[in-house]
Amino acid sequence: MDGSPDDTTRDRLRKVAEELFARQGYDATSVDSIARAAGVNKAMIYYYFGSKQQLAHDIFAQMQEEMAQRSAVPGGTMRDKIAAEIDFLDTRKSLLSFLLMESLKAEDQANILLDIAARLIRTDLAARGFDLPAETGQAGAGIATRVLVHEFFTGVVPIALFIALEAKFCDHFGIPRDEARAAFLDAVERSHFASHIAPDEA
Amino acid sequence: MDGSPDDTTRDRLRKVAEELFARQGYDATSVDSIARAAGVNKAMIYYYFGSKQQLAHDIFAQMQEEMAQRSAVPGGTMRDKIAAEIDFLDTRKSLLSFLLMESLKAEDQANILLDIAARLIRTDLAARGFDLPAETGQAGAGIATRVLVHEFFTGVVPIALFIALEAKFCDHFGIPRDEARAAFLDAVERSHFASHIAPDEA
DNA sequence: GTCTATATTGCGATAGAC
DNA sequence: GTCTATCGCAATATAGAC
Repeated sequence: MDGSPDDTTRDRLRKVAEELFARQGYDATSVDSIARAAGVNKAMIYYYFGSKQQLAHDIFAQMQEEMAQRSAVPGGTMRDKIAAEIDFLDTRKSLLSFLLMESLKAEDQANILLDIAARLIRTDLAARGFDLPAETGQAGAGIATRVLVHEFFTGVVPIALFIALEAKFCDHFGIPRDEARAAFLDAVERSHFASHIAPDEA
Repeated sequence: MDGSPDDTTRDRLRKVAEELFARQGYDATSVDSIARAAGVNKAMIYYYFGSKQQLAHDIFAQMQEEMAQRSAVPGGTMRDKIAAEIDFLDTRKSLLSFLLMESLKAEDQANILLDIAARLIRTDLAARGFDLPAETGQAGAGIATRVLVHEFFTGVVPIALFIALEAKFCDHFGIPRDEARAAFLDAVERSHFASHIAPDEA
């Protein structure tokens, strides 16, 4: 019910599941391995969550709730805001990787990634004087579509993938973490933020 | 040996495997289902590829080869170029989705996505008078790192994810395809291209 | 080259003792 | 609330006939 990261078996299971799902993907992670990593028997997963699917749903639901409760951080420069956002998302890295992987499957119906992103964007835009219409369907065409596409693909997507791929990226190209992060902030500042669509634009 | 899309059993297996992997992910796709979709017995997969893993490797190797042979399209505006790139990648959508999913797994060692992206970026930069140093390690710090990070996270990543998520994005928000695509081209033009780091910049 | 049949293992899930 | 034991099934992979 509450979101406290207790050391109860239930919370430990959720936590290690999140990590293993992020590392290996949902399907490659066995219920047994999750239980073992949590130091309990796999029967506990069925006791607490009912099924492997439900465990995953539970993890996503927790993320959605967590995101919904995060309000836009007021004050500071654009760069400070985005740096703070990255720092926060970094603590939720496993969750994010898992979400991205699952959202890329063409099969799934409900797309939680788009759901969460839409909420984030709407909150952010509201702070900037915008009002993105409609809940899910009908972006209202014209301006709304352009803003939504812009915010999602040049804002949310680069940030999400930076979090998810930073380690691999730095390893692969032999770049120190802090340097990559500074370069990324520069890049987002120069590209995405510099091109924010103003409310008065057609 | 050659890349001709013949209707041999081998090619048909590769093709349907690519699609199923993209739709369900690697682990959720059974060897049996691939064979069935190709209209043959699953023993054929072992006959031609040796294992499921090898089949996946084969698919990735084909992609790498294909990408390596693509040269930068000369002429036209930035927008035309990127539109052409999107059109091409759209025909390789399954491959791309599969690649993204697998590259997000924190487990994997060799990251083919970064490999392919580095090659793409290097080709593109060369055409613009840049010279990105080193093959894999050591980006040379400073300017090279900044350019690499910029090109990858605000160029390659948005384009790749637009291809992979376009359908879901449009469905989810009730946006027509052509409208989303036009908006995306606008967004990339305004953000990424408008912020290209010039060779003379520190 | 293609199939059938089968070996073998590992998985998700449940029953029931404690 | 936690465990052991087990069921049933689906998965990868192989052997061998045609």
